[in-house]
Amino acid sequence: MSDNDAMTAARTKTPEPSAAPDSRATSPAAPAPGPAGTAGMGLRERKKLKTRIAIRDATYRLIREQGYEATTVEQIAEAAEVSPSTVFRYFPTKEDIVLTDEYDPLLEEDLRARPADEPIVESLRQVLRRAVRLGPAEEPEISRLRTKLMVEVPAVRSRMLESMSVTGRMLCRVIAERTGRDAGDLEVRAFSMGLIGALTEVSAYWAEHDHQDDLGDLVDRTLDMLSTGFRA
Amino acid sequence: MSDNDAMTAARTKTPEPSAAPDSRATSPAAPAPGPAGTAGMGLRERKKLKTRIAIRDATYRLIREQGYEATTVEQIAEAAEVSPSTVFRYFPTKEDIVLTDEYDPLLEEDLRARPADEPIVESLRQVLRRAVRLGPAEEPEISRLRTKLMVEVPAVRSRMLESMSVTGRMLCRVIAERTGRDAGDLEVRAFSMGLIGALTEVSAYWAEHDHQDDLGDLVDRTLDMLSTGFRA
DNA sequence: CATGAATTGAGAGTAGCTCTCAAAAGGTGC
DNA sequence: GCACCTTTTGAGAGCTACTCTCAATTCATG
Repeated sequence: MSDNDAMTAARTKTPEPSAAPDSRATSPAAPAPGPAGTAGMGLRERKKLKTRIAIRDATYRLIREQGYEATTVEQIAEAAEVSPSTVFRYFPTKEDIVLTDEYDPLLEEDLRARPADEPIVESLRQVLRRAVRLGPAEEPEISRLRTKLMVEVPAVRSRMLESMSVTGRMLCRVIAERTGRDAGDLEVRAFSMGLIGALTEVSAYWAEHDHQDDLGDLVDRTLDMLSTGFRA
Repeated sequence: MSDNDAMTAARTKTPEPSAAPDSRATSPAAPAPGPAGTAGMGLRERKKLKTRIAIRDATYRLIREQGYEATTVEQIAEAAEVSPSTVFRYFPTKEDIVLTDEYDPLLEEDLRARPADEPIVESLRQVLRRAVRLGPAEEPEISRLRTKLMVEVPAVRSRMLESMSVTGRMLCRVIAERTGRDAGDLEVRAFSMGLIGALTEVSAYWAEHDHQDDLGDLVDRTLDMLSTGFRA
């Protein structure tokens, strides 16, 4: 998912190979292949990647040390040893440095790999379970910092809706393909955003409770509720 | 709802009596009584109200004339005949001038008025249906401009998540009260945000299709889908 | 009408973000 | 290795949203 919801925990700062600078509003979900090494790409690309990672790492570090608002882009630039303008070339906004990731394509792939007759909620459960297990093993603090920022920093929280829409559209495509409906159908769209909304709230819940619960369990409970009824 | 979703159509620029300046982050949902005349309040309050309305009207007019981004706060201030600082005293951000409204309390009231054993989705349907019918009769262009801005202007879109959360929390309270659960329960929260997410998408759909569909119908279709299954 | 509180305007300052332009570095053909 | 073209970068100017402070004005109240 482009960056919200429960999946947040599965995120890593892993490189994004084809992540071109200036991936503006037009392409929020870059066509980035899965996390891979820096194998077989020009010096240029490798440098870009390094810069991107440097900026992100510097940002996380500074935010952890002094908080989000206290951290200016200038500081980030200095810490990453680039100019401020370069920072903006890599990330459209300061919030995006924290939020941007490229796991939607992966998720989409995983979802499509599930049997087509499986209820989408069940597919999501399986896919998310795996993601939750695998992801944060490497860098739990980053996922936690992220979800925490989502809850605490208004600017970050705001930007999240963007991510939600992107992920929502992805879900629309998958659902449309399975059901034979159009991805632009009202029902498909509303359904997808309903799911995303619920799952995003799970992340918020998790962060608000200081990440003490098991994220996988929370997701399970939520999906159970949604599939069994969604009524009150 | 604090300002998103299908309800948008029911919004009016109607005065907000107790709308104190500087209603910052702490109180997104001002304890504003329903739309009422300027009856029985001091000169001061009336003046504040007039200022608030003047700012909002000026904003809508300017945005309609030259678009959102092209409209600066200075222009708004000038058009409303106040100083820029005053604008910020009334609205924390530029986006809030467009988005802020105070109908959550009304909605909450309406929801509580429904029979407690009615499924929440059904209650919502009734309440929203009424709101959609009554609201836009007075000023349809404003609702439409709003939903359009939500879809088209990233900054506005972003800010919307704030509204969604507020409305979501309201829904949590209502549901909690009905079911005897806690308003902070994971299930209650996820359920509420799921609903809000779906309904917000309805607004987006409506706006993207140039408001050609009947909003009431769209809401109906969505709630039908959610109550009958929420499965795909 | 005098005192105190609320509201406002003016203005300076910060930071996010955009844009332009010239310098530097990577890639490619000879 | 060299010249040529493209990409990336840094420097810096500039805009605007937003914050904060302080003094002036306006309203409410005894």
